[in-house]
Parts: sequence; C-alpha cells; structure tokens
Amino acid sequence: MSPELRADAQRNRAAILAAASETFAEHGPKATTEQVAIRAGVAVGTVFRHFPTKQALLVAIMKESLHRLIAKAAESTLFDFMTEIVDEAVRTQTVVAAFTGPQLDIRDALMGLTEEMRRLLEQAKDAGEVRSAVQVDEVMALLTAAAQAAQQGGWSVDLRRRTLAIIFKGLAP
Amino acid sequence: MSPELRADAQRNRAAILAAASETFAEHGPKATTEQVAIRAGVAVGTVFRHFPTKQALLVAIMKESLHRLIAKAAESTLFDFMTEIVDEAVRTQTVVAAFTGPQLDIRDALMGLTEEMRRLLEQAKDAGEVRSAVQVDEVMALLTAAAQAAQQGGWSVDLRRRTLAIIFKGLAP
DNA sequence: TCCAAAGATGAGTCTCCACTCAGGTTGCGA
DNA sequence: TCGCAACCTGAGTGGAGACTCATCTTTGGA
Repeated sequence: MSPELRADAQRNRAAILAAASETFAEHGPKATTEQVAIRAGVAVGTVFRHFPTKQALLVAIMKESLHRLIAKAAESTLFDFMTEIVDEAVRTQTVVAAFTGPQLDIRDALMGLTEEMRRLLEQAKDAGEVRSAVQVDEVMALLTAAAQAAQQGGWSVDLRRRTLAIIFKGLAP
Repeated sequence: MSPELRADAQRNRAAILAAASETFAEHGPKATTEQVAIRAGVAVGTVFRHFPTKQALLVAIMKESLHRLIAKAAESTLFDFMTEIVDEAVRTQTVVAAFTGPQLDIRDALMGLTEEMRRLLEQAKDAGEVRSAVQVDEVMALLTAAAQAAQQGGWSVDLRRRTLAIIFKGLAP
C-alpha cells in the first residue's frame, strides 16, 4: 500500500515512534517535538517529514497505548482489568490523554476498548459479581475518572486500591 | 490593612474579578489575560497592575470558587454535597482546576473543603449511610475524580447521577 | 561506479501570549 | 481650582514552540 520507505527512513520512523512513546508517556502531550527529536537522535524536520503535525504523532502513540490495553483485556476479568488500566494511567500519561482525545482515530480505539469492557462486564454479571442493571457507559465513566484523577493527582498505590475497592463494591449486587 | 485604593481602581479591580470569574469558568485556565481585560472593559496593563501574574488572578478566582463551595457544605449532607460539587464542576471549569492546583493558597482552601467533607462523612456514618471504615481521602479522591471526568468528558446529568449512585452504593454499609 | 530521487538537517519564520513601560488621564487633598 | 501621585493605556518586548524550506547527504537501481 505505501510506496516502500528507504532503509534509513524506516530506521528513523521507528526511532521517532519509540522516542515519542517514551517522551509523551513521561511528560504528557505537552512534551515538545524537539524533545522527541533529540531522544530519537534526529532533527525536528525529520519528525515532521514522518508526521505532518505533532498532533498526528501524538494520536499514533495514543492509539498504540489503547491497543496495547485492549490486547490485555482478553485474558483478564473486569475488576482486574480496571485496576490494570488505572495503574497504567499513572505510569504513562498517554493513556489519560487518549481518554480525553477528540481525535477521530482515537474515538475508534476507545470504542474498541468499550467493546472489551462490555464483554468483561457481561462476564462479571454472569459470575454474579456485578449487578445486572449496571451499564457500560457507567463503568467507562468510572474507569476514566479514576484513571485521570489517579494520574493527575499522583495517587499512591494504596489510595488507588482503596478507591477502586469502593467503586467495585458499588458495582456489586 | 491595604492603603485605600482610589475609587476608579476599586471599580476596575471588581470588574476584573467578575470578568475573570466568568471567563475562566467558561474557557478554563487557558483563557488569555486579554480576554479577561476585554470582558472587564479595561486594558491588559490594568489587569497586571492589580494582579502581578495571570496565575495570581487565577488563584484568586479558584479560591473564591472553593470558598463558595465550602459555604454550601454547612447546610447539606454528604451525598447531596458531592452531587452539587460535581454539577458545579461541569458548570465552571475553575473548580476542577482548583482540585489540581499546586498553588499554596489553593492547598489551604482545599484543606478547608476536606475538613467539611470529614464532618459530613462522620455525620453520614452516624446516620448509618456510610461504612465506618471509609476514610476522607478516599471520599475526596472519588469526588475529584468524578468532578474532573464529568467536566472534561462532558457527562450528561443522567450519566452523572448514575455514576454517583454507584459510588454512593460503594460507600454504603 | 554513478547519480537522481528520497531523505535529513537545523536555522529561520510565524503565531500566540504573558508581561512591561513611556506617556497620557484622573481622583482627590489642600 | 491646582497639582501631583495614583492609575490607566496599549503598542511593544521576549520567549516558547509548532512548523518550513533551501541546502546538503544517503540510498539503491542501472
């Protein structure tokens, strides 16, 4: 589909993605393009050759974050998965940014995450761990709220566990 | 304490505070100083004469927001108060900004809010509406999380009610 | 090996915004 | 009423950060 990239271009693109992933995870979306370029061992112009805008690069990273999460959902349970996502949000700022991102591509990935949540939710209901009246949007709302606040408020592991415990009790029958 | 302001200066200061309150409530902390100045019918220089930095002005507004909330706590119950705060957060962006603000002055006001929450929490425990094991920091964490997410996610009234209902159930005995 | 096209470079442009200050205006005490 | 200190004004300064592009370098097919 894409007209083959030259070898050096491929190398640089990979380096930029890796660097952006780390940089945005660490400093959030407000990290500069130059920070990414330096970390990738490349000039700013090169970053813009591969990604037309900083936003486009960010979106690529956020999608990657979400897809990594979605992949983990397969072999998990609702409560474990929610815990994992909140923990991941504290680790990498990109996750929370993705939850708030208005970009179309991200909306799609978020929809994918929602689908997985729906599946885990049904599973939890069948196991009698969650009230049958609970809806997915409520679970997603609670999840994004906890993830966002945990990250921005610098919640300790302990506080995260206790807060989630209250939420889980709220979901239980 | 302060050396009397001239009449016009007093008028302008009041206009600036009112304008800033509306502007920041509407557009959040990223609103520009010039937007505030225009709304106050004043030149930018005047804004900076009354408040040394934009941050200082923002802090003044955020403190005001918090104190207004604290005042309402007196004649409310825990669950009603939490609902009210989340609703207010959706209305005025300043509230959420205050929850995340690292400024010292705000930390003080937040402490005041925490004290009120502690009081309402004890009251709710006595009424048998909340488990005695629940701690204030957990309640504050859940509150800020819901407020922040509701505001940034544009939660509908309905979703806010349903989400809070789950949290309340999680707090109940 | 050679060279044209693809790619890389990084100083420079552009835009936005907080903040300043020289010069004009106004309130108010004497 | 006068005079001046307190105020106000808004064009200008400085810095940050996204993005560009003329110029140089590298790749890979002939």
